[in-house]
Amino acid sequence: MNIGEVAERTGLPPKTIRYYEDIGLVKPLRDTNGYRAFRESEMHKLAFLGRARTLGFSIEDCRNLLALWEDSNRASADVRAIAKEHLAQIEAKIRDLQEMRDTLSTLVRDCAGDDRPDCPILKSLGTEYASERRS
Amino acid sequence: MNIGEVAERTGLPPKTIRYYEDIGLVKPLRDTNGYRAFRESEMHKLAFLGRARTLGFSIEDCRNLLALWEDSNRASADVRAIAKEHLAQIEAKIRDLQEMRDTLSTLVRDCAGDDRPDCPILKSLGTEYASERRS
DNA sequence: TCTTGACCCTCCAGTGACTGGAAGCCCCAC
DNA sequence: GTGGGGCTTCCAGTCACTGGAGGGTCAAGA
Repeated sequence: MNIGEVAERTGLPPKTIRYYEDIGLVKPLRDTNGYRAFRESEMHKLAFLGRARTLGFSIEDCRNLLALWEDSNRASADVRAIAKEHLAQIEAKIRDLQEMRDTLSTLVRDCAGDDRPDCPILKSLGTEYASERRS
Repeated sequence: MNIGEVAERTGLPPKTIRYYEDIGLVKPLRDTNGYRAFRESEMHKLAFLGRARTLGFSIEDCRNLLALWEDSNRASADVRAIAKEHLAQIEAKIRDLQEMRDTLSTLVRDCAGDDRPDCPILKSLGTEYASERRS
């Protein structure tokens, strides 16, 4: 299987697949012409990686998850620990973004958005918050 | 005002302040010894930038917001447009993350997390979703 | 006066996970 | 044999910093 077909079947761009080889996530064979020759198993690994990345796992997490996937003696606790940690990070990120959203949506709501210069958004950005300069 | 004091008063690391000068966001004067000499106005700009970055605005957005802040003839509509666009991106990101969180938390919940290899997380990552390979 | 330590300077490289582009083979159909 | 698409490698760029090396400057204390 050439890289193009793998790309189509996994949904990953060829560039990304080459990159994953570069960093040692997959090790395709080579045809005599130098083209990468993917076996089914490599393709499945790439599909696995694509799905793990979709769930936001880092490349290093992916590397570890892939190793566990290939290890029939794994403990599901190890997998779960990685996922749980990642989940916690996602939840933290969501909270950060929600805070930004809440602040921003208030500011946007209160801004007239006309041709006058008066603007609560700039006013807020230009003003020290009460929470600053403490501690 | 030396960079250290500005760092303390704005909460931005010195490295970041130097970087902001590099990319033209601030233009501090220089003492004869080569040290950066910040005026109050520069410090306020940096504080503004710090708050805009806290709200997740990109550096380019910050550059534009700063220009509007300094422009007494601005139209608040221009500020609002930037903020609204950014808000939309944040909301999209939140939705993405919530989807990840929902999938992940289900998988984590269903995983025994013991010393056996059986694991719904890996199973899910290793399996084509029904939504894949369509269209 | 000398030393120490905190501060400041510049420049370069690295981060994560790709992505774009240049330059150049390879293969197949016409 | 020619054209076009696919494949190769390698280099540079993205974003917003961050770390570190190597070295100058300043003020307080011995």
